[in-house]
Amino acid sequence: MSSAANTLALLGHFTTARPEIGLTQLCRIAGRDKATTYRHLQTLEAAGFVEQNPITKQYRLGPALLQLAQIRESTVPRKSGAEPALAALADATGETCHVSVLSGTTLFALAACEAPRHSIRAIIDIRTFPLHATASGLCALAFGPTALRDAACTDLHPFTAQTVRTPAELDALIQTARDTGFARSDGSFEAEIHSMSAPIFDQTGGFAGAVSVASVASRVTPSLEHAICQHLTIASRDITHNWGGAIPQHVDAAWAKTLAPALEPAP
Amino acid sequence: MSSAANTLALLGHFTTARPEIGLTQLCRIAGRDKATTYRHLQTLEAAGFVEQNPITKQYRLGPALLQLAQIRESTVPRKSGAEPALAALADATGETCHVSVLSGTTLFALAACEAPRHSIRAIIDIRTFPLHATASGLCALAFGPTALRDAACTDLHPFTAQTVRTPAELDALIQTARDTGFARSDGSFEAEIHSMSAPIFDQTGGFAGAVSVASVASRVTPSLEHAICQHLTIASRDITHNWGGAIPQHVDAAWAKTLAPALEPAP
DNA sequence: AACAACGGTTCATTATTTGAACCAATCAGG
DNA sequence: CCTGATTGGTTCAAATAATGAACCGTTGTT
Repeated sequence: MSSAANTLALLGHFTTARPEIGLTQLCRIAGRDKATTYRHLQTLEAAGFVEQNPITKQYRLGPALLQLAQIRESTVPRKSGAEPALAALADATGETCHVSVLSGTTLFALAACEAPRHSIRAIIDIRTFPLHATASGLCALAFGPTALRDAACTDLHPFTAQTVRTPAELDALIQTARDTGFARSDGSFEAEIHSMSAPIFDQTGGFAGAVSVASVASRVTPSLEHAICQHLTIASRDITHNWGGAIPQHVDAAWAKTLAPALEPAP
Repeated sequence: MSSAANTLALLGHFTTARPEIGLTQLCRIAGRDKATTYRHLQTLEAAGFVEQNPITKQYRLGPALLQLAQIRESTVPRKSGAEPALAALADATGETCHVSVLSGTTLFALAACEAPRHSIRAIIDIRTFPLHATASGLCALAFGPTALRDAACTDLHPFTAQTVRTPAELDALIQTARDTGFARSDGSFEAEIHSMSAPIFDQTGGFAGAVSVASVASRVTPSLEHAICQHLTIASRDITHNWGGAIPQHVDAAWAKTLAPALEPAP
């Protein structure tokens, strides 16, 4: 792994849950040498990517990130184009929702929205979504570039007992997502978390990201799942529109097929 | 310069004015080898710090920055604590305003706000403020850690004919800023841009950043400058309060002394 | 068809990164 | 007041990873 990549990887250890990290602590988390980590932090600090809390000497993310994020957002205003739809989705479903974007072979969290309706709800505090273990990831595999499948298979990390173990199992999930227009994960990334996801497309006509609803598994019923899927299509259409894309016909057809039968429940 | 630092430095070439850059173009801008730049971009892309426009193959800032910026802002909510005051300042003065934060020995742009009152106005599209040539920078030198002065003197880059050339000249400007409570630059960074700046303090009691007003030089009169200074104190007090700090007595006294005489204009 | 400009790749040379061991400062407990 | 444990920070020989001139293949222009 290149030195620069290791340096950048340090930034990934800062989260809202753990926003300030000391040198020794970061070494343990990152599993790297202290001298190396120190130099990397110096480099990041010089660039404004981290700074030291002057009191505790702990490191935290720096102000340069705000600058760059602003430029990114003015270049590709995806976040602002997703937030209203996400809020509406959270409101309609009463569950925690989030949007992710695909960049290369990695799916990045872009925005999240928690509905305060339930006192127990899912929280989303991760930066990237594993392709094989999350609904968003399966969405990317089902509707994104086919090269993603091989990338995903290089590391089928078993997060829980439910996580798929073999490429063949993964292919089955991908096929189901393609057929229904939605991806689903039930405890495959985090136990007790059920998640449904729909793809988002951008101006190139390709898969751009996914919008997802994460629920506490015990609360999910078939009718709730059906309602979530309906709201997911609304959110996906909205965000896709804002990103300058269009829903491909085959996805539209899959959604119609998946959602239609419920209109005529069996006697 | 370390490899990682060079890699990070590439990010600095993306601005709102030039948000997408091709490989060859970036090599020219950065003055570096093509193979090296390419590898650096690969590293950045793998980390989500840049991505390629799938159509033009040009590179642009990536989605990971949004993530990290969000964590930074939730850790140290300075931007959101500065924006309302900045908007009020822009509205009151009718000029372009901005806030910068000190991290290490570098002053980073945090937020900017343009007042649409004038069709010709200053724009702020830089990421870091040179300490010796901008009002914000002089503010940092006058009210920040004394170590900054030596850091500033290592590169007294002559941006314009008005830029200070010697440490002695710089010391004089710093002293004036300390005495008046405001820093001023008149064409020392960009010709025809006049700028006034006031310091902001945080919970450690130290200098944390600066709030500034940039105007087209030809429009500035003594009375406008006086009004700007008054509004600057309001903004500085407001932001300092939001950041958990307090205005040191000597700064308060300097402001009072600078602004008082105008209440009793000479006959 | 010739040409230029671009993104991307190769490989021997070279300089940078690396990490075990080492300081100095701080803090808690006896 | 000492002692030991923990922290942030530093050194230097050994080893690894970065470098860039020259090289493809593609695209779009003349």
